[in-house]
Amino acid sequence: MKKQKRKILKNKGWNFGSAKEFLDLSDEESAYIELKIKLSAGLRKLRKEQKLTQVELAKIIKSSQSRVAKLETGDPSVSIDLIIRSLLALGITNKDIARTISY
Amino acid sequence: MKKQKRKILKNKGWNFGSAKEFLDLSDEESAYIELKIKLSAGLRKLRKEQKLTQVELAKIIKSSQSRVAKLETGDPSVSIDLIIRSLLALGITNKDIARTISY
DNA sequence: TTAAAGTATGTCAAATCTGATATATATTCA
DNA sequence: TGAATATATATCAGATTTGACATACTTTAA
Repeated sequence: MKKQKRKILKNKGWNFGSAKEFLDLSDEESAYIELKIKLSAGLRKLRKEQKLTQVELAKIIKSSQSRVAKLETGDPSVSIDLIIRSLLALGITNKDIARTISY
Repeated sequence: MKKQKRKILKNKGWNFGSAKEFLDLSDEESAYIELKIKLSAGLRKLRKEQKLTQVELAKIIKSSQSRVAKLETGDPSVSIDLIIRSLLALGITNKDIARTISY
């Protein structure tokens, strides 16, 4: 159920407002999704700042281009753990991660 | 290998300083472990503030006492995802999570 | 003390996440 | 245009994480 909701969310494009306005997510669910989206967006931003392609980032984190794409789009199949590991692999600090979460 | 290191770390008790001083962890590994420990400690703190036992928290997050214990000790078998979900289940905000990470 | 309540640790089957592959779609630029 | 490069999506076997259980250890309070 949750998984399906997230999928729908993603398919809608996310252009207008928060998850919660949109579907009947609990506070907890929407906070989790928004956190994930912030980290995902942070990863993409960082990768581009470092002028890397998804293929290059994949090599750095010992994964595949397709997984990087999923990391950056906040796909339901990726964990916050892996997003955070990827951010750290690009040299970000824990404080930077905190900033990413706070906006 | 990484797993084993974390296990050793945990067994040593963590009483003096950071992970990195201790064993030959990469910056990335030590940042990840320290992040996890901060979140774990935050969870324990929050649970105690709310005067809950591990059994009660387990019920709230639909898990078991033993897993809560592992969450709070930063056991290698728990993901940051689950720690974060638990924090959110106790009503913390994303900004609070950021603060937890930053100290 | 000791019993009760609380917490920690080990194990395991089931659930979830992962890298890899294939392939589709989008972007860039000559 | 169109072909090269970049990114997205689907699928799946193998790896990791999960809740649950059993049991051990620790703390509390009488």
